[in-house]
Amino acid sequence: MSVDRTQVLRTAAALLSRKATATMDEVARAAGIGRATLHRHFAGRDALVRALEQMCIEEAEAALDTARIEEGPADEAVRRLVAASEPAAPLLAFLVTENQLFEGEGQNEGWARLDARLVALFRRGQEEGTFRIDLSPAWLCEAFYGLIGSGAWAVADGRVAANDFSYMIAELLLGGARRSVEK
Amino acid sequence: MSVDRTQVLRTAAALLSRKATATMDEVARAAGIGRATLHRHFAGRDALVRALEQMCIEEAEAALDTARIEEGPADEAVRRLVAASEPAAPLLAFLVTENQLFEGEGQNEGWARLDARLVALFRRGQEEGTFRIDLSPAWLCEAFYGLIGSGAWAVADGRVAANDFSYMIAELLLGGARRSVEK
DNA sequence: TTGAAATGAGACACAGATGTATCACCCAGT
DNA sequence: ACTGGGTGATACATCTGTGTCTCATTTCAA
Repeated sequence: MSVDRTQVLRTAAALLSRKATATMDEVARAAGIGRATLHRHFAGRDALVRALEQMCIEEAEAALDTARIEEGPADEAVRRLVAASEPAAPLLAFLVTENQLFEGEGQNEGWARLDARLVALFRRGQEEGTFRIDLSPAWLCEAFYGLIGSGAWAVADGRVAANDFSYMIAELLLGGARRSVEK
Repeated sequence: MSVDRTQVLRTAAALLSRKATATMDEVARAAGIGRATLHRHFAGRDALVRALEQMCIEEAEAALDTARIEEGPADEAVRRLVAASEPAAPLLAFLVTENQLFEGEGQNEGWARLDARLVALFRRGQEEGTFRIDLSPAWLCEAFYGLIGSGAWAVADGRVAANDFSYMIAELLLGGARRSVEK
């Protein structure tokens, strides 16, 4: 039976997001295949991480597309985006912390594209008057990644119910913890 | 000249928060000492991480104390806490992602104390009517850690000015991105 | 100046992960 | 039944990081 590459990557992401130092053998076992087979599909650990990176970028861009972040009020767009990003959350949680490994050398230009689209979304919200202007788009972008990661981690650890993932992240990112008369 | 243990730990935290897989040799070089000397002070990588953990817990508890989180309105307490946590931020950023390595085995009970105090703060805010009740204290606690980590990482990478660290985190955590009539 | 303590550099063996090759097996298509 | 591609298991060499040791040098105090 031929190996399902996507399934292997997905399993690897789930494992590595919890244990970043997992061995190639552990990854293989988790995916239900042999280490040799894993090696036939991904030349090495580096290639595996690169493949995960590529998959993550594709899923994140797909989330940006399906959320149609250019349409409607910015806060609604963010809400849609968080919901659409949920499937890619474990992947993001892993790569956001792992990316620093590739210091210096060529970062995948996909991250720059993602950042640009996210920053543009927050900037649009500011220009529309929906978002406050004293928090820079770059920081809101970072906070978005961070909260997605925290949410994925909290859900994986059972500290937050999976059903609440989208709501908790979007509400905190948009409205914050303070009680507001707008609510 | 005798090695400044605290300084070594601080340098190690800064390096490891950016590159979690850094070698003992890299840690030593970053601290400006030899690998052998590093080994004389910390029996091994594990002991180093444990020491970082201990130092982080102590600094975080000190931050909780100096911020006097039991006093005054909860939102003001959070603001003080974020400001007081800034020195420990790189440390926290590293350990929050590293902690998952210690799955199963004895977690340092200090984390439970920290979590309990943080959760109590958010719960108090909810009971006072300062914080919204639809976001669980556990999630707010997670988000606090996540945003501290994101902030530390963004500052280390130059994407956010160090001066803005405290303000950006506290404002986002408390007020969110959405423009509010309360501001 | 002298001497003890600490450090840096290097050597060494060891453990673990990695990358590669080989072989037997299973299963699908012929 | 046959055959070939893909797989799992295993073995092996290699590499990297680790932990320990030694020794020359430096530093600080007496």
